[in-house]
Amino acid sequence: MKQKQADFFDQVYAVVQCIPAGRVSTYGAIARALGAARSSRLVGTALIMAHDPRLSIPVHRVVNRNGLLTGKQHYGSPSEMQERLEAEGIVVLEDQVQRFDQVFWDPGEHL
DNA sequence: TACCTGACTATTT
DNA sequence: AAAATAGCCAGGT
Repeated sequence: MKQKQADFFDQVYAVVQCIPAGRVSTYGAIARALGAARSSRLVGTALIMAHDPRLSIPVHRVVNRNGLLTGKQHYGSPSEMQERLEAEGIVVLEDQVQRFDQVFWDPGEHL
């Protein structure tokens, strides 16, 4: 184990876990909240590694800036992400979060 | 070690 | 207005 200073991923996990149920956030918003506005892709990569159930990270609450469930293919089932979102009261139609403005949660505001 | 790929976003055509 | 291209950063091979 290398002693590394606060992995970018760990920071992403912390923010994602702060997303309240029934709300969603975006890769860019999270990246910006961490001070890495241009690392939006890394946020997505981090979520892939966040699949570990021991971390209990609600990765399904993270979508792209259009409210599109771009990462649904990375779940066990392509529909799992939508199912989980709908279970929290989020309306999803055709892989797209409805009323996105209302459910969007900006980590920067919560800081 | 180097190259390729990718759960993005913003810019330009 | 929609579609294509470029920039970005780090992981995986």
